[in-house]
This record gives sequence, C-alpha cells and structure tokens, in this order.
Amino acid sequence: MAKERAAVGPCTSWPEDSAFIREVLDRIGDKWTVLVLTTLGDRTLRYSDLMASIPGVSQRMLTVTLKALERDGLVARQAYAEIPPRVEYRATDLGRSLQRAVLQLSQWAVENHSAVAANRALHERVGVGRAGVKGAPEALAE
Amino acid sequence: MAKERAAVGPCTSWPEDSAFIREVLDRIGDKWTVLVLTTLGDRTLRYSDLMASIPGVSQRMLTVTLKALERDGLVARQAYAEIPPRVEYRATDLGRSLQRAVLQLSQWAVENHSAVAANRALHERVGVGRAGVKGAPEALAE
DNA sequence: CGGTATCCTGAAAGATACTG
DNA sequence: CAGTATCTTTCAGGATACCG
Repeated sequence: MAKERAAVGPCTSWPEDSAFIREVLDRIGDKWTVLVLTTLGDRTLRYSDLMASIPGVSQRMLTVTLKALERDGLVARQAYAEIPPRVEYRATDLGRSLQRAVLQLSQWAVENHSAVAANRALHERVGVGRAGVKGAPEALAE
Repeated sequence: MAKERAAVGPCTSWPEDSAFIREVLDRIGDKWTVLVLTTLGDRTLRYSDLMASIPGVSQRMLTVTLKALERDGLVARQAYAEIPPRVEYRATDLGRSLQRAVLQLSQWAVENHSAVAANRALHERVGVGRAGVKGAPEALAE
C-alpha cells in the first residue's frame, strides 16, 4: 500500500528536524564557540581568563561568541558592579549538555584524524588524473 | 610540585587535539556535508538521487561536498563506464562512524531546540538595555 | 548523466582604535 | 577590566553556462 520509497529522502532524521540541526551546526561550526565552551568546562571564568586561555581569539570575536552563547542560554554571564569591573562566565546546564554532545565529536576527531589524513595523502598520490572510471568496480580504500 | 594551573587552559581536551577538532568542525560545519552524509545513511545512492533528495543543493555544492568527503575517505565513489554514465556514492566505515557521532549532536538539537528558542525569546524581551549589571548576583535563567 | 569553469555576493571574522 | 565601533579582508557558497 504505502509507496515503497517515494523520493529516497534522508534516512537518519526527518526533514523538519534538519532545521534544528542546521542551527546547531551553524553555531558550533563557527570558529570559537566550541573552543569557548570546552574551555569553560564546568568552571567559572572571567572574560580575561577566557582571552588568556584561548590563543588567537580577538576581543571582538570573544565578545560576539559569548553574546551568542548567552542568547541561546548556553552560558550565563554574571557582572559585578565593582571597580575595576568583573564579569564571570559559566556554562549553564544546557551548555554542559551540549558540551557532552560535542565531546562525542571530539573523540571521533581524535580517534580518526590519522585515518582521514591517510586517505588525504592517498588521494594526493593517486591524483585527480588517476581517479578512475572502470568498467568493473574497483575496491576503493575504506 | 606541579604548578597548580598555569594558565587556566581548556579542560576537556588538550591543545594538540583542538586542531583535529577544528578540522572536523570545519567539515561538518559547512552547509551540506552533514546533509549529504545523513542522506546517504548506509545506502548506495547515485549523484542524481542525492540531488533529488537534498532540496536546495546546487550541482556545484553537491560536487564540492562529495569530493571533500571522498578525499577524507568518508564516502566512496564508484563510477561505471556506461552510457549514460552512472556514479554511485556510499558512506565508508569511517563515514558511518562519523554519522554516529553527528547523530549525538542531532539528538541534542531535537531535544533542546525548544529550550534554546525559549532563551532567545527571553533575551529579546529583556533586551540589551535591560541586561544587567547589579551589585548582587541576579540568578540568570538557566 | 554527471559533472567543470567562471563570476559574483553576503556574511564571518581579523585589525585597529577607542571607552565606561 | 571588559568591552564597543569601524574598517577591511576573506571566502563559502549561489547563479549561470558549458562539457564528455
């Protein structure tokens, strides 16, 4: 009765979810979000701590990243009216749950980067010119 | 003996790993990689299947994405010298392991998008003007 | 059918300077 | 100390046209 498989379609997730996934990927895909989040860990750090702990980040990008994280409820900002000012950041429960999800990816990266590098090297050696059309299937490196 | 904690530093991963993590994030952070990978699933699909199954993707971006995935050994490409030509793609074992890691993130997205949306709405209502410095800590929404 | 080759634009992010 | 305000560069990705 039901059509076998109308238009192939994604298999692990539904179309209506992909928007949510895109949102998350847009956030963690940027250059600093994951670094800020993992640097934060379960600690409470000040702005200047984050600056010092994240090599290469500019004031602008750290601020932009923190604001985005705060907006999404992933980090909490606590400002104290002192002189000189003090502002502390920490991951919220939501933020820590994202940390854990990202950790899976980090572990994948650490475990598999050498395999990826090997495949890259392989593709450079065989080159685009060699990459091949054959009459019979050739077993590709896997 | 050991210094207590020299410069705060990341807590969940080591600096030397962050480069690998960035590589992965750069790949899956782009617009189409995850979509291609999850669409592929454990099936074997042709180029035109992927085009049809991924709404909005252009030939150029599909090709670019597939080439990058192939280069990294995440998908295998199989071309048949027929007329008209036929090219099939499938995720490698490495690619499927990445699918599983990404799945964690997808689940996080599905489970928590409403919480994120709520926090966003909250921050819009209180506005930048209200977001506040106080003498005593105010409990931020968490 | 399964791609390449160009051109072009908007958004991300680096550099730099200034401020409550 | 903890930001904001601009300016500039870079480049991912879309549009379009063509090819084996």
